[in-house]
Amino acid sequence: MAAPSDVTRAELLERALDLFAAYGYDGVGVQQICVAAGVTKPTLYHHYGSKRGLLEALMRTRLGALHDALAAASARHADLSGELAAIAEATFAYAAAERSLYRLYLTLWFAPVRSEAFEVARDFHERHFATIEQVFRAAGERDPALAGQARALAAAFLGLVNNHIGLALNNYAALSPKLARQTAHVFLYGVAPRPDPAAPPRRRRGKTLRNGT
Amino acid sequence: MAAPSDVTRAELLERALDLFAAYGYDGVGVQQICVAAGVTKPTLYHHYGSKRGLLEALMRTRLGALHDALAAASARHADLSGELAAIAEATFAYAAAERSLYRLYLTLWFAPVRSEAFEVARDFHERHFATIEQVFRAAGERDPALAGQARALAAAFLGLVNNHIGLALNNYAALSPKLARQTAHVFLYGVAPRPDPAAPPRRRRGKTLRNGT
DNA sequence: GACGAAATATACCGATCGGTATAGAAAGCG
DNA sequence: CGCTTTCTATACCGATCGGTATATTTCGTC
Repeated sequence: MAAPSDVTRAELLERALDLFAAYGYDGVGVQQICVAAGVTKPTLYHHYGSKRGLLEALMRTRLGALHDALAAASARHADLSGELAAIAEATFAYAAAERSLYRLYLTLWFAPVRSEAFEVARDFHERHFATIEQVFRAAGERDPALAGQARALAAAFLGLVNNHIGLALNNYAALSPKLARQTAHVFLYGVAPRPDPAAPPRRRRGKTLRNGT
Repeated sequence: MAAPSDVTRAELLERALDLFAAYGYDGVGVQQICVAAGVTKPTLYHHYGSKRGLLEALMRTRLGALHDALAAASARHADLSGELAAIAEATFAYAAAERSLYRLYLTLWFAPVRSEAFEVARDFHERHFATIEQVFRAAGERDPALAGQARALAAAFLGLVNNHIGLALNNYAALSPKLARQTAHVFLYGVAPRPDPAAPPRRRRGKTLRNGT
């Protein structure tokens, strides 16, 4: 059951998350968080020890779901296309469900290397990246053409996915399973208009689309 | 000629840039910048008015070269592939020449929306984005299959380019004209090993990402 | 050399920073 | 009840925050 202190703890996390996501870790003071949560500073320090500890607890308790979803999505498909689509979809779903947290997570991805917040997030980012990299390492074993580039491929794919999420968080787009599939497709086959190899053949034989050769 | 005060101004900008890039705008105090530059606070405030003014001056005086290079790169090509390659190459060259500034610029791209530093950088980002978007709008007029997606395409391409730069700034890769061409190619045709429709037919031997020409 | 403007320093402002010593209130338990 | 443990508040710490009033130096120009 939820003891009152549990409510306090959760409230502190929630308010800290919203403030961090909006103003940045360095842009928010502990006092500000306490006021938003309706408690005083010793309470915060009793539960989380420090401002840094608060951020750590935030990520530890809520990013597990993302990593689990990614691990599940990357374990079920034999073909790279479906695997990437599933990963993109799982990431999109998580980001849509945890908008503030993912916004914070994204800002920290590119945060200054020596900043405290970046240091805290580094482990989570590395675990995230390693999961995706593993997908491409496995793909490299199946397809020699992709071998040896797992890091670069993972970075590019993750960049593409996070880019879409960044746009969606600013309401330039909506995250949907369809967009996830498109994202994976664009990554594999590009944005140039070409016949989709996964679609039913459209009687296009030997003719290229739009180059005047 | 360089008056002593010009040296002071330049030194302040340079030291502020290094500190901002490493620790983040909010993570650096004006006092810290002054010590690094060997001056005292009234000097900084005499020349730049405020901490924010310092950041604005930094971007105003040094991002013009990037925007000029992008405008030049996007005005010379008729085909999208060459245009994108030129843009990527110009961006890579700028980032390589201005590592600290581009690092700062990148962190601010994804910075929390309500942070002061993000507000300062917003105009520059929007101008940058508009330049790229214009390229895809023009491409959409030439190729109906690309019409109406200029925003999304620009965002994806910019994400891909910046992703490579981010990796390079952390020494995971080196920025080269060849990588720029690869980046444009990946964006258009994806990473999947498939024959390149724009290239003369040839026997593929597993080299996928390397196609630069 | 006189003089006014530009540039720099000394010393200080109130506010806020992250963090804490101490003690009272609440809750579980015999 | 009494005792212990957990939780929370009052009040405070030194340090640093961004910024400034004032005085002094430097410098180009006449």
